[in-house]
Parts: sequence; C-alpha cells; structure tokens
Amino acid sequence: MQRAITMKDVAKAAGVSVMTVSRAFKADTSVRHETRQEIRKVAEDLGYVFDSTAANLRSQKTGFVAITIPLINNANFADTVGGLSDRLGENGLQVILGYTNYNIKEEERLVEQLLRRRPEAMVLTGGRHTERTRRLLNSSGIPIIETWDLPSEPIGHVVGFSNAATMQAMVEHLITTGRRRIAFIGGDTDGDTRGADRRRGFIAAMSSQGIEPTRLIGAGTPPISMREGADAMGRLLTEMPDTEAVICVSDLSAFGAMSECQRRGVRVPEDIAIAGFGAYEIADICVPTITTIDPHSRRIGEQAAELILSALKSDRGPVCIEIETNLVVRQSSMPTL
Amino acid sequence: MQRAITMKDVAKAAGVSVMTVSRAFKADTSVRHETRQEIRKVAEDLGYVFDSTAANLRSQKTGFVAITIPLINNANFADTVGGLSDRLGENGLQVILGYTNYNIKEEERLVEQLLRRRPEAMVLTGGRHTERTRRLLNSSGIPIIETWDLPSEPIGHVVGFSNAATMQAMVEHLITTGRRRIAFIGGDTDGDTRGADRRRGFIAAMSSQGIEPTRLIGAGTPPISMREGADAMGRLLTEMPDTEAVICVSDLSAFGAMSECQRRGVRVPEDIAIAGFGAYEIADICVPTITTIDPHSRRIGEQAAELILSALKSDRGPVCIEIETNLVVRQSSMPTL
DNA sequence: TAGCGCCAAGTTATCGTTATCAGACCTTCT
DNA sequence: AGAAGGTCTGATAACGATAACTTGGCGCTA
Repeated sequence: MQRAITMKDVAKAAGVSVMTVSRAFKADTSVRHETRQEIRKVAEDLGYVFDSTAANLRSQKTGFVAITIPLINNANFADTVGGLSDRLGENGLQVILGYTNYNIKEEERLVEQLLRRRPEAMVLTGGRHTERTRRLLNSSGIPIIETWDLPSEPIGHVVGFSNAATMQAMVEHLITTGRRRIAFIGGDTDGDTRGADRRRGFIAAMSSQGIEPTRLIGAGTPPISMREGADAMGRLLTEMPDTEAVICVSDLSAFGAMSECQRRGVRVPEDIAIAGFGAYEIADICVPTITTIDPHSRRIGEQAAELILSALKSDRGPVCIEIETNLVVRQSSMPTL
Repeated sequence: MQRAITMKDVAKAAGVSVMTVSRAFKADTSVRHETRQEIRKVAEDLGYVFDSTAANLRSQKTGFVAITIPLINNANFADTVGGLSDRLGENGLQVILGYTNYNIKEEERLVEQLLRRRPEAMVLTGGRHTERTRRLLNSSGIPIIETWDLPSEPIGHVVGFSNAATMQAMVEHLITTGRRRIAFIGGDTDGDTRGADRRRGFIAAMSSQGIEPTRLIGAGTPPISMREGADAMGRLLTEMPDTEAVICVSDLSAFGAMSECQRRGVRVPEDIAIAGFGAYEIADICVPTITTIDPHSRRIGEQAAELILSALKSDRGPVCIEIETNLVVRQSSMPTL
C-alpha cells in the first residue's frame, strides 16, 4: 500500500484548494453546486476516503456517543442500543459500545477507555459505579445518562425505573392468584446490580406481605442462562417441592426453569407458577406463555437519545425520566381454581 | 466546561516536556520509573484523560478493527463478535461495529463510514457485496476478512463455511430418518444472503434426492422472528398437512414453529420433524430439543482475530479457513418407528 | 583520561483535516 | 457609477498527540 490519498491529492486533481474540497464533503456549506459535484467525482475516481480522525481532532467534535452495556449478547440491552442508535443516527451521531461484563471495576476501565475517544455524551447501564468512574464522568464535561435504574445520587440525567419496585408488583400478582410459597431464582453474586436489586425487591415485597422470603436459589454468576435456570429449578423442585410459584431474574432463566418442569412432568401453572423479567420474545411464544415484566428496553434507548439531543443543544439541569414498566400476565401464572 | 486538559498542562505541572508525558503513557518506552509514576499521578490529579483522536492521527494507527454484522440482536453474530473482540482485545485492538440490516446497499454505506475511521482491518459478515463495496475495500490497503460464507471470489481472507452444504447434510439426515415430504421455512427476500443460500442448498439437496422441493414457505423479511416462524408453521399445517418434516432458517423460527405445533396438538417429532440452524441455546433447552446445525459462531470470530493478528505482523497472501459445521441431532427429528 | 555506548529527556516538525479571516467576483440599488 | 451586500473560494494556522532526531550525563573500558 502506497501513501494514502488525502484531500490535498483531491484538491490538486480537481484544481481547487483543500478548503474547497473540505467544504464539498460537508453539507450546508457554500460551494457552487457544480464544483461540489466535480470534486466528489474526482474524489471517487481517486479512491479517496474521508479521514474522520483528522476531522475530529481539528473540529474537536467526534460525533460519538458512548454506551456501556454488560454484554452484547442480551436482547434487552441490544434493544436499548438499537433505540439509541437509530434515534442518534438520524442526527449524525454514532454509537460506540463497550462491555462491562457485569463488573463495576471493568466498567471503570471501560469508561476511561471510552472517554479517550472523546464522545459527546455517555450512556451507562446501571446506576452503581466506582468512585473513580464518577469522578471521571463528572469532570468529562459531557452529558451523562444512567439507564435501567433509578440511582439515589445520579451523576447526571437518568432514564430508568426501579428494579425493586417491579418485584413488588410481581409478588402481589402471584399472591392475588393464590400463591404464597414463592421462590426467587437469580444470580449468586451482586455483579448484575439490576438483578440484585430485583432480588432485594422480592425480599422486601415478601416481607411486607408477612411471608418470610426463604426460597432464594442461586443459579450461578450473571448472566443467568437458560441452562442455569433449568438447573436451579431442578434443585428447587427437589429441595422445596411444595413451592407454589417462582420468579426468575430474567425470561431466559424462566424459560429454562419451565422446560425443566416439563421434563419432570410438573405442570405449569397448575403445579407451579413461573414468572420472568424482560419481555423477551420467547416468553410470548413458548407454551405456556410466560408472565413477565416489560421494561420497554427500546424506549429507554430512544428516550436517552432524546435527552442527549436536547442536552447537546442547550444544557439545562439534569433530568430524570422514569420509564413505566408493565406487568404482563400470561398463562404461566394463571390462577388454578 | 472550560478548556480541556491536555498533555501540555500535565507537562507543565510535572515540570517535564510533553514528549516525556507522552512516553509515560506508553508501555515499553524509556522513562525513569519514578518520573513515570510522578507524571501519572499529576495527570490523575489534574483529571487528564488521554486523547486517542490526536494520537491516532499522528501515529497513523487507530487500533480499530471494524466488523459489519446484519444486526446487533442476533446471538450467532454476537458470539462471533465476542470471539473476535476478546482475542483482539488481548492484543490492544478494539472492535468497532456496524449494522447492515441485511442489505448490501446499506453495507456499502456502512463500509465507507467505517473506513473513514481508519480501521487496521475489516471483518465482513457474508460474501456478497456491491461492486463499490469491493472497490472501497480493495483500495483500502488493510486486511479484509469475509466470514459466515465461502465466497467464490473472495476479496481477501475468508473464515466461513458453505451455508448451502449444511442443508445437504440436514436433508440427508431427515430422509434417513424416514421423511420425504420436507418443507423449508425462510425469509421471502434474499436480503439475508446466508438464509437464501441455505434455501438454495435445500432445493439442491432435495432435487439430488429425486424429490421436488415444492414446500417453500416465506415467513417475512429477514430476520425471521419466532413469531414469524410460528405463523409460517400455521400456514404450512393448514395448506400442506401431509408434510413430514420442516427445516427452518434458524433455531428461533424453528422454536416458533414448534410452539405452534404444540398449540395445535401436533406432535413433534411423531407427526412432524423440525430442524433449525445456529445452535442457539434455546434449541438445547426446549422440550423437545431441536435438531440444528452448529456453525461454531464464536470460533469464526476467534479465527478471524488470529488471521488479523498474523496479517498485521507480516502480510502473506490471502488465506481461506473453512469452519467445520456440525449436524446436531436432537429429539425434534428422532425417527418414529 | 579519552572515547564509546547507553539511557533518559528534550526539540522540532508533522499527521489530515477545519476554523477563521480575507479576498475576488457578481448583483442590485440609489 | 459607486457603494453595499451576497456568494464562492483561498491562505494560514491550529487541533493534541507522536516520529525522528538530538542532547546531556553517566558508567565502563583501555
């Protein structure tokens, strides 16, 4: 590969100045229409490709918005990223992704790495961070948006909901349908802070109903897979066979749990009710369909995008948008009168 | 936000030259240990964050590897990205993602956009591209890797398999287990070129077995969801109730199809056999488990990473690595003697 | 003690674009 | 006809880092 083609080469070939070439590649700048056409043609013929590295440096604008998510392979976060990406893309902003792997120490490294690329805003999944992460973000001077949570001391903006509160609704629903011996299947570390919040919410909800929350099953380190959900359900059925309902930390583990029931001939919802979280497609397709909480993952991303766009236009004070979650009652928790 | 802190500020505060600060932030450069410590401390206190935009421009190295995938929300591609990302991350390279949305014209735009960020290598999902995409990539001068396919005229390196050939194996398996009236559920456009290749492979395999492949069900535009798989199965059961087996373009649609059977009281595999593609976790968890093809998604990413690393060290000629796929026979296609 | 080599740190120019200011040219109006 | 205003284009410097080269100091050898 010889030396790469730059604007200088295009300028020379087109017989204009570099500045004019630069303008020909921007929208809304004053270049005669034919000049722009000609320059673009020459550039294409030369095989010129714009270098945004240089442009970003000089203009001190990158057009990046960074987002941290626990892992790529999760439909909920993928939906949030999708919503964010689509809305921002329409406005010429590009999303750069980083994975925290459910670990706030890794998040710290990631945040620093992302800030090095000078994003114009940053979206975080979750509201719990290291002290240094908070410091880095605070002094970055860009809009910060925490999502999927309602942190008590937000760094900047918030688009989220209370994970604990969703469990309140779920427990009430199960009790209303006649179950009292309710179990919770979740991760056995607090790496997934949202999952941990849901477990806390479960415990609080049970206590406030006067039931001791003793049926807590640890299914492994987050993220909890279908397989781990199935294994956990196996243990639950063996060790506490009188359990009447089980709430799983996500629809994936809920589906795994339900499959285990089917394999063992345990009927859902007659023998045991099952509920998940996340409104994954599978929960609406499988037989029976699974009761879940819809956190409106995509809407979270879209709202975050709106917030960013308005914050970049004029920075008002921090905004907190609470996303309404829905309890979606399906066959897996129907009353069995 | 006041003016951002640069190396100059750190240099002044630490009483050294900018160059020394620069060196203090690199590994393996000659700076006295205490000097480096001191500089790092001063930098941290000032809240300095390294600006990789500038570094990339000056050094003409970005440390980026670009990858195009159809969409973020697909476990197979997510696995490939995961494998790639992990292997490259160990070597200081960072993955930047772009989505083609199953559209080679969008891929063209995307490729250009990604090239503007001067990646050091580029990984493509699929082997079919527009003429301009090929031209852009050829003149980029960086290693190109096409994956998830075995293109007849590769642009550069290849890490993939023949989608059509996998269907040959699947059809043979179903015929061996006593089925002849076999249907195929897939997308009704060719946007998903790999899905389209699988349909072509299905047609070829059926023909070579002397069976006319008439049972082709269009389930919508790719990607085919569980819901669309279920709907397609509904139509198939109504219109061609004598069908003995159905191959779905992915495990997700296969699961949807199977759920529809359960809803209608059609037994799997006794009344109809079902097969999918992709070795998604769900296919190994659901009841009954679903026969599938394992394309070793993660391995594709890992191999691509290896290829990139060796190509960046010393560019040999183009390499083609064929990934072995496995037919995974499960309950949904058991013989029903 | 001269001479060589090595290490740590400094100097200068530069990566490829764009901000900014200035100038040329063309209308339009008084 | 000349001033005023608009449109288009050009010259120059700069964004924040690093490559490449240079310098100064020290230790070692002959």
